Amino acid sequence: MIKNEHKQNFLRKFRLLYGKLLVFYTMKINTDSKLIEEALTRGVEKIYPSRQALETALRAGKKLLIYTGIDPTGKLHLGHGVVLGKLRQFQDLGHEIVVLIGDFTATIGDPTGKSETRKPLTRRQVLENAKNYKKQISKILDVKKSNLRFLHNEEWTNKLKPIDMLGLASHFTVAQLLERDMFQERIKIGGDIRLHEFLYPIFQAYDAVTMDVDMQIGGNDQTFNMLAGRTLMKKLKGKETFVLTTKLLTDPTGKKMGKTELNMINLEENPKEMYGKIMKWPDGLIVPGFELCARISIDEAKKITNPRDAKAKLAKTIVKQYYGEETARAAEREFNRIFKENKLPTKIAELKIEERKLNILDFLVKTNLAPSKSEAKRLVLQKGVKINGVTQKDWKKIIEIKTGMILQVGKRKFLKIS
RNA sequence: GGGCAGGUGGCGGAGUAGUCAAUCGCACCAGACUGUAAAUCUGGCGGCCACUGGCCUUCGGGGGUGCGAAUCCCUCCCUGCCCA
Repeated sequence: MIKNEHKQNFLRKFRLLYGKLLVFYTMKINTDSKLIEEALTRGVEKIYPSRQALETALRAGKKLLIYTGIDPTGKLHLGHGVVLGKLRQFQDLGHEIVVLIGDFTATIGDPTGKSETRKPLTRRQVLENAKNYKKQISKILDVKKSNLRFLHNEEWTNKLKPIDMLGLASHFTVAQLLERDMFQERIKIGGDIRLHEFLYPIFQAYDAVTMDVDMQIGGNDQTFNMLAGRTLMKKLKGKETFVLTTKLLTDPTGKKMGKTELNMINLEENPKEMYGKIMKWPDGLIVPGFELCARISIDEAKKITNPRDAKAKLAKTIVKQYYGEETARAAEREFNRIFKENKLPTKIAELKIEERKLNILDFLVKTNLAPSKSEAKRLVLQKGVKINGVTQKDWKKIIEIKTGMILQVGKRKFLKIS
C-alpha cells in the first residue's frame, strides 16, 4: 500500500519533471513587447504583487509555470472562455501551462452564491461534468503544443491525512478566511457558512503549492482563493508567485445586469443559440464582450459604430472561435432570416399528433407549446399564436389538424405537424 | 445548555382573522416600437371550466377554535441569530 503510494508519488514527480524538461528544451520564450503588453492589459483586472514585477519577469524571458483551476461543477461557459483565452496568450508566449481540473474541489463547491450553500456534488456528477472539458478547452488552448498539461487535484488532495490538513489550516486565521467578500455578505444577510466551504480556499491554495506554480490566472471572483495560494506558497516554500485576475463579463454601467446569466452561455451551446444569446446582450456588454471574449483586435471592433452591427460582429466572432467560419456564417444567416426578414427558420422541429381535430388550447398544450390551458388561452388572447402564419384570435376555435401545418408561438417557438 | 427570530408562489420579500389565488421587486411570457431575441413602454404571470362569470387546490406538517384562518391556539419538523 505504502509502496504503491511511493511509486505513484515518484511517477507523478517524474511526470512533472519530464514535462518541465520537455518544455525547457523544446520551447522558447517569446519576449515580444506587443504580445506581452496585450497579455498584461487586455481583460486584466489586477496583477499581484504588481504589474511591474510580472512585466519584468516576462521581458527577462523567464519561463513561468502558469495554471488555472476549473472545477467541474457544471458546464463550461463563456466565463471560463475568458480565463482560458488569457491562458492562451501566455501559452503563445511559450510559458508552461497547466489546466487543473478541480475534481476534488468541485465536490466541495466554491461558495460563489451570496446566500446559498452549494449542494455538494457526488464524484459521479463531477466526472460526468468533466467529460468533455478537454475537448472544449482545446478550442481555446493549443493542445498540440507540449507546453500544455491537464492535471487533476484529486491526485494529491485525496492523499492528505487529517494531520496534514491541520498543518495547512494552521497557516490561516479565521479572521483571514472570514475576510472573503461573499462570506461577509452571507453574514450580513444572516446566511450560514458551512465549515467545508470555509475550508475551500485552503484546498485551492494547496493545489498551487503542490504544483509549485509561478503564477495563477483566474476570474476576478477567484481573487481571494488565489491569494490564499500565494500566501501558502510564501509560507511553505518562501516563493513569490504572481496572481493575475481577469475582468468579469459585466456591463460597465453596472445597471440591469442579468447577473451570472450572461456569462452562462455554454461553450457547448448550439451555434445558432449561441449567436442569438449574444445578440440578446444589452448594448453595454458589447465592448467588454470584445475585450474579453473575442480574439480579434479591439480597434477593429471599435470601427463599427452601429451597436446592432457591432453586436452582430461580436456574436459571429465568438461563434467562429468555437465552431469555425462556416458555422458562424450559417448562424448569422439563420438569425437574420428569422428576426430581420421574419421568415420561418430553415429547420423546424416536427411532431406527430394522433388527433385530427382539437380545440386550439388543447392543441397548444398537447404540442407542449403551452404548459397549461390557462396559459394557452392567455397566449391566444395576446395574439401570440400563429397557425400557418395566421394570427389566431378565437380561443374556442376547433383546429383541423393537417400534416405540414406550422404552429408558431411568440417570436421564437415553431413547430411543424408531421 | 439558555434566550430570541423565522419557515408564504421559480427566487427575493409583503401581508398577522373576512375586500387573499395573496401588494411589490427579480426572473419568465406576450404585445407595441426599434437597431436584434437589446433598450423602452404596455399587458400577463396557480390550475380547471365553451368564460365578460364560476369552481378547485395553495402560505413548513398535523390537529383545534371560530360563520370565516396565510393570519389565533396546540403539537411536530426545519432554519437562522445571540449568550454560555
